[in-house]
Amino acid sequence: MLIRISESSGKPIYQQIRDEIVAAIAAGRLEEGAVLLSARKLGKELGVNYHTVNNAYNLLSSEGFVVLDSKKRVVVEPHELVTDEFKQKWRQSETMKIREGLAHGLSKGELKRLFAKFLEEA
Amino acid sequence: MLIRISESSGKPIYQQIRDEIVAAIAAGRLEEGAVLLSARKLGKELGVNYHTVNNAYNLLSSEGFVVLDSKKRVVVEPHELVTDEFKQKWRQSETMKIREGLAHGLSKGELKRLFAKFLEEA
Amino acid sequence: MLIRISESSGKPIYQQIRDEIVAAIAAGRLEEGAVLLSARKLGKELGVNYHTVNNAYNLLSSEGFVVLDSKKRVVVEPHELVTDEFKQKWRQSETMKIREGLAHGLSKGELKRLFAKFLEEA
Amino acid sequence: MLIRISESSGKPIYQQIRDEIVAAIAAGRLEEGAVLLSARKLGKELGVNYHTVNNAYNLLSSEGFVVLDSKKRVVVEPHELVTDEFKQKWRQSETMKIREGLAHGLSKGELKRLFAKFLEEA
DNA sequence: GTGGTCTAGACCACC
DNA sequence: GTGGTCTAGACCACA
Repeated sequence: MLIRISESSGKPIYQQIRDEIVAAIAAGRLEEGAVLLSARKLGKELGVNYHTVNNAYNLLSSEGFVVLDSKKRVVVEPHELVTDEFKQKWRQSETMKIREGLAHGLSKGELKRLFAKFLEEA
Repeated sequence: MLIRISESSGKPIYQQIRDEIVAAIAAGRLEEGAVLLSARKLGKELGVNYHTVNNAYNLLSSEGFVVLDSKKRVVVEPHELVTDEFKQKWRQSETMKIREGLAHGLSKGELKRLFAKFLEEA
Repeated sequence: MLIRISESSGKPIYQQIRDEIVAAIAAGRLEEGAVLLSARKLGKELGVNYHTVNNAYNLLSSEGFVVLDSKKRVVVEPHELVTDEFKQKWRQSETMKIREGLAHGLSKGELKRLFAKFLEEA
Repeated sequence: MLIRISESSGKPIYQQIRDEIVAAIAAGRLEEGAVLLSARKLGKELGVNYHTVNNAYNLLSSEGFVVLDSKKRVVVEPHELVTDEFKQKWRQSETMKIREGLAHGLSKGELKRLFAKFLEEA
């Protein structure tokens, strides 16, 4: 599953797990319909409490990245659906990041260039 | 200063203050060398504890948006300096946001288009 | 028998089976005295463990929708009998649902109208 | 606050708390803008762990009955907003309840009458 | 074996 | 003092 937890990153563990799984979906390492490890198993693998993994799974579910099926398995969602809620949140955080760049003296052109670079690397 | 605090936004108050000031700098409403209200005054204006305002000011200072001068005044930093630390943070959060978009099925083209749109509006 | 199981509905499977059978009785597709498939057969048809089907059958029996006859067959109950227990449960859940509607700002008239609409469609 | 917890009801405690608060809002005992006790205080009052109360509060928040403001207080939501999601859930559970009544031999007229009665009492 | 729920104790960020 | 997060141990419903 290729998830790594960093003790010192400051990010809550459940966030890190969530982020890694989102990254895996984005990169195509987890395809639609893929079934994640059970919370208990992943917890054992990562050395964290299974409640923590569950937290991450529930978050992913509420964000629409996965669904929890009747057997409580966690399945990667067919992701053609982009909710308005997501777009709005995305907009807010992008806007804030752009403002930070501008406030630091970066020009709009530079910001665009940086974004394009990140996009290629993602 | 035109700072508005929202009780229900979920964001911590000190974050909101910090964000509004960054936005003001980005938009040019606060120019280099401008002096911010003292924490006590701004706190009174906004109806929040002055420790909270101080928190925001310290955050802004640590991010390089302002400097605390010898008289404890808070001065907007000449902002041609973009720290590597800032770039790195920016990169991290952008990368994560991009991954979220991809994981939701947005194409790179769409992401670029959305970013350009937000850039114009900021 | 026309029972469909949804993996992702969140409802336990035995509940889904129970609900579908209740719906069939309500719609007249299962008449008094009709004999249901054995738990094993229905389980095989639906691709679920027969214990799960048994669970549903026992629930239906305890609710008075079916009886388990001497040959262990499951027979649809002559349904003129409405137990007080059922009425009480019905009352409780209806009351809660009504309260939720009121708490969300729906008027009693609207609630009545909605109920009538659902009644026609059921 | 008039919340009573029953050990033997079978309902999870956090559900009971949630239900009681919804009932209080529906009955007008909790008006828009009212502030609930902190999770810790209510927990102490009811003799349950504060996490359990928090569960109830988060549930109420996700259902749109209350908002958690920036100071983490729990405030009763202005409830003119009825989400489609709520209506859909309401529809599903009503439909099922109606079917149960029909399967027990109750006529549509009787169901309507019962509903009206419950509505008056709520 | 799995997740849901509850309890409980700990540390931390925020106010 | 407050909730957020994490850990942990327990019981139960479900499959």
